[in-house]
Amino acid sequence: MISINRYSKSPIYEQVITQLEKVILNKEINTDEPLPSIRTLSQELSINPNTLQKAYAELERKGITYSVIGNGRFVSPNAISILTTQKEALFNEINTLIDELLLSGWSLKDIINRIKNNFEGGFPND
Amino acid sequence: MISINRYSKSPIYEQVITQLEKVILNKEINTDEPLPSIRTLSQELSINPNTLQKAYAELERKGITYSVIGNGRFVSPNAISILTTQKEALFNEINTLIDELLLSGWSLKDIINRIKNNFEGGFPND
Amino acid sequence: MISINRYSKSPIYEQVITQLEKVILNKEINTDEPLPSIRTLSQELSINPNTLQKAYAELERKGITYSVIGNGRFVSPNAISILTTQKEALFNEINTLIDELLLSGWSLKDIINRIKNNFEGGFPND
Amino acid sequence: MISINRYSKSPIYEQVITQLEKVILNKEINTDEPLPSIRTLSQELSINPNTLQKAYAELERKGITYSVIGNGRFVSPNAISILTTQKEALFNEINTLIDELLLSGWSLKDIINRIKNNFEGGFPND
DNA sequence: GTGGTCTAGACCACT
DNA sequence: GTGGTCTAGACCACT
Repeated sequence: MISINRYSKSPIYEQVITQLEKVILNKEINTDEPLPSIRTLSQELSINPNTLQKAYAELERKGITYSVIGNGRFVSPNAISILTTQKEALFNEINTLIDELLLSGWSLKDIINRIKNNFEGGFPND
Repeated sequence: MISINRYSKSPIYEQVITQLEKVILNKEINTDEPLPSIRTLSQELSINPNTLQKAYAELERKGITYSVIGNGRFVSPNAISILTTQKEALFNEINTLIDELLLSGWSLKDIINRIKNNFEGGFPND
Repeated sequence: MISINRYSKSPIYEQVITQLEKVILNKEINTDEPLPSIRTLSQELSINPNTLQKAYAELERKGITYSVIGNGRFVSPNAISILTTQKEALFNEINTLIDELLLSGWSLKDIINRIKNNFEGGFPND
Repeated sequence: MISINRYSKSPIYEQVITQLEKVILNKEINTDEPLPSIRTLSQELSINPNTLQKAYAELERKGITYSVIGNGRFVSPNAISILTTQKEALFNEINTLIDELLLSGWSLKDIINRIKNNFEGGFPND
């Protein structure tokens, strides 16, 4: 369900957050269904429970999950909506930046070509 | 050389900055050549000299121009390099945001299609 | 500047957050001035650096501070505004709850008397 | 016994619930005594029987009333106790919020003054 | 069993 | 020196 890249530049807890969000968006875990427990998942991934706790706390802070002490952690009813909004915000930021490039004389075609060159044929962030 | 859109959401002095930067990048004014004087350009564009002063001060702060008291304002030798670096920074920000979308399961093709749809057929930011 | 109550029901990191917010609101540390470093303050208060890191990370997430790696942590320019907004939100919640009591027949006077009785002559939360 | 404000922000069925709860707390209808029938009350208040049905169903769900098929709806023996507990919960929430304000440096006196100012001289929520 | 907090201590990147 | 991340392991409250 989740795989950690220990050589990645992005910290383990962020990898966990991103991947669990993907799992939830793909409805592999549905509303009010439990996430794997901290102890179980930390053993499975061979990472420290504290690292996982940090990732889980962030999902909770965002409202994507809720926890019941003594029972476990569950997907919030509005998790999908929160995650979708989050993605829209990313696109808005991208559009604002592209606007600036357009105003300074770049064409949309050239901008997209630069983006494509940057991502095709490499894993820039890992 | 420059045109002001009085209905745009972005302030006039920013429009002036963006367009003068474009003029310099396009080498319509070369290194050590003078920019139009504040008095001349403010009359030409029918804008307040103070607004133009604000734009020119920002270009100077960035190191894109330099001024000689009693003589005018000129394009810096390293103006092109500064402007290019500035554009690179924009692309870096865009790439970071696209990275996040890729990590959350979007394909590069889908991301580019959403961007294209957003910009083709309108001027979303004005 | 800060004092920890180890017998309080509220966790240490929350006590630190609340008290640093108070310090910032009182302008004992001003905009762009540094907070005590994690190592220094953790020794001074005899708490673990990780506990303090958790408190500091929350202040950063709220936008109240910003950190420069290798240099320290500083009060954000808009810290006061964020903290004030935060307090307004608390009053809004209180008002909504009091509305419900008013609708169910309580008088404002009785409600305030109950609140007073609750807080005068005791430290209910410690 | 009950009056509906059609210009209030809160929905009609909630107004009915709140006011019937008040009626019960004030012992205008005692334990095991009948509430007005849906048909009668809906005509009296000129509201849709379905709206009233929704309010009555909620009172039943909370255990404040019980219904005898073919006979009507009656006040539960433990209605007063349920309603009192419900009010206590509101006070607990208010107290928790006030605790946060006290911890951040507000005095109880100032908090109460802000509350008073908010409610005296207007009906802020209607 | 579950999650939440805290300590002790290591190592990294950055100035 | 600074902050950021991670491990190992303890103890608590709650079911």
